[in-house]
Amino acid sequence: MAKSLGIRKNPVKDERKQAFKDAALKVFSSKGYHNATMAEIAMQAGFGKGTLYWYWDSKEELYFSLVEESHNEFVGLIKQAGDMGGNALEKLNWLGRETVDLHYRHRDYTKLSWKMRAEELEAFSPEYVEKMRSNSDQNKKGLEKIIAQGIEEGLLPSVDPYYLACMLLGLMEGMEIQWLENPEAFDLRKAMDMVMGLFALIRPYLEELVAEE
Amino acid sequence: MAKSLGIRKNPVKDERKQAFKDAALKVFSSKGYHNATMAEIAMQAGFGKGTLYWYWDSKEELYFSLVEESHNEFVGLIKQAGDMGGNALEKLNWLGRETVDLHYRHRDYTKLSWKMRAEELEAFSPEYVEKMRSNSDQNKKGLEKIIAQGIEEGLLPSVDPYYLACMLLGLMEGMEIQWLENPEAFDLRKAMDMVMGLFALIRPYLEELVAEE
DNA sequence: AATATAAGACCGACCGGTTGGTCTAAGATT
DNA sequence: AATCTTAGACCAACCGGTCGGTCTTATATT
Repeated sequence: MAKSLGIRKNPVKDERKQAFKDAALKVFSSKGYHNATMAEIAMQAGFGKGTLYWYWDSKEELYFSLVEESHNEFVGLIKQAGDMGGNALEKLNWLGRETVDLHYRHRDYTKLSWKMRAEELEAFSPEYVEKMRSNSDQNKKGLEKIIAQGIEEGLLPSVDPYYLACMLLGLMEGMEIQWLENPEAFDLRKAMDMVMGLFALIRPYLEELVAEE
Repeated sequence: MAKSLGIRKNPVKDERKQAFKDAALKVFSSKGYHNATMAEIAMQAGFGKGTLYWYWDSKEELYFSLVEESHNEFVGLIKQAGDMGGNALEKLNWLGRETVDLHYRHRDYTKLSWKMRAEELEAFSPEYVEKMRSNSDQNKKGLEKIIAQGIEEGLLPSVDPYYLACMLLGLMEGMEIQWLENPEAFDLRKAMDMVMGLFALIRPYLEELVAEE
């Protein structure tokens, strides 16, 4: 029986993992899941394919670790917005700006996430699919809550909060698409400013409207 | 010397082509381009793989014939909206309703089209990519024109028409995504009605606003 | 009407290339 | 020496596309 001489920790494990993640993000976000190859990711990171598999068990696992990371950031934003003080409109404003900032900071993540949405989920393991679904639900729930607050406060017209949440999310996502496809012509930040500007313009009237019903 | 016979009458070509298209739409829209196999499409149509290649030269060609068909319908709608009489808001209203109708009629096409948008275009032949790009531009131009008209008529706030077009298109597309992902919970028609309802609500104030500036 | 002919339609075994994942052995570290 | 890390040759599965060959049927000929 071999005696263990104590567990040797890989001193560069975290560092390597990050290197592979960076490489994978670059490749996945530019080529999508199916067109990306493990060999290319490994090469991009400056290592051999075997090494990549020493750190990750499968292409799928690597992919979803990135997707999850990306999603967690947005979940965090919605959570923060929900928890912060102020009325619903202040929350939404803050959330809008922070979201845009996030996308600008991590454009590759946004691209990856968006490609993932279009992938046929049936092609992936059920556990990952379930995670994605639950994440999406969580986001909608968080946004819905803020909207419900806004309606209660009389700042938003009293329509179905779930639908309004979907519509806002849809607007955001739709604009993201425009921005990803044509970043020179369509500036996401400017677009968000326009949306907020338009809303601010009609807000006083809206309050009046809500009040009189 | 053999004498050539005339062209065979009553060829089954068109019929078969359509059968393969139907099968391909089903498979592509549910699995996306990369996960779909030609063998499965052929089987779905009730023929062998060799026969499928008798009618289509490549997977790509088959795929884009569907994508193009789908896009053409929407291009047609925008064109019609632009050409019809009435003010910009009437046009937009009509376009919104017709677009939703279109999606309900051809859900598979919508799904296919949306998956296509996320595909890495570099993986396809340049000629197809160019077509897609030009199509998308055409749509935006058409919408932009209607919006410009609306601004001129004093029915819309005078913001950059291109941006407003992108935002409207984005809103539409974003809602489509919500609907595709969760058709039971999110009814696209209802959502569109809500959007229009909200807009109608603020319209009188908007006109007032536009006038006073 | 009966027959001959060739174009059209069909098929699935096969080929070539690709790629996710494995295995082994060399090198590094302790 | 024991263990950890790395590399890339290798394998098996998969898939787009091809090809030789067969069956079907409209048309021409008798």
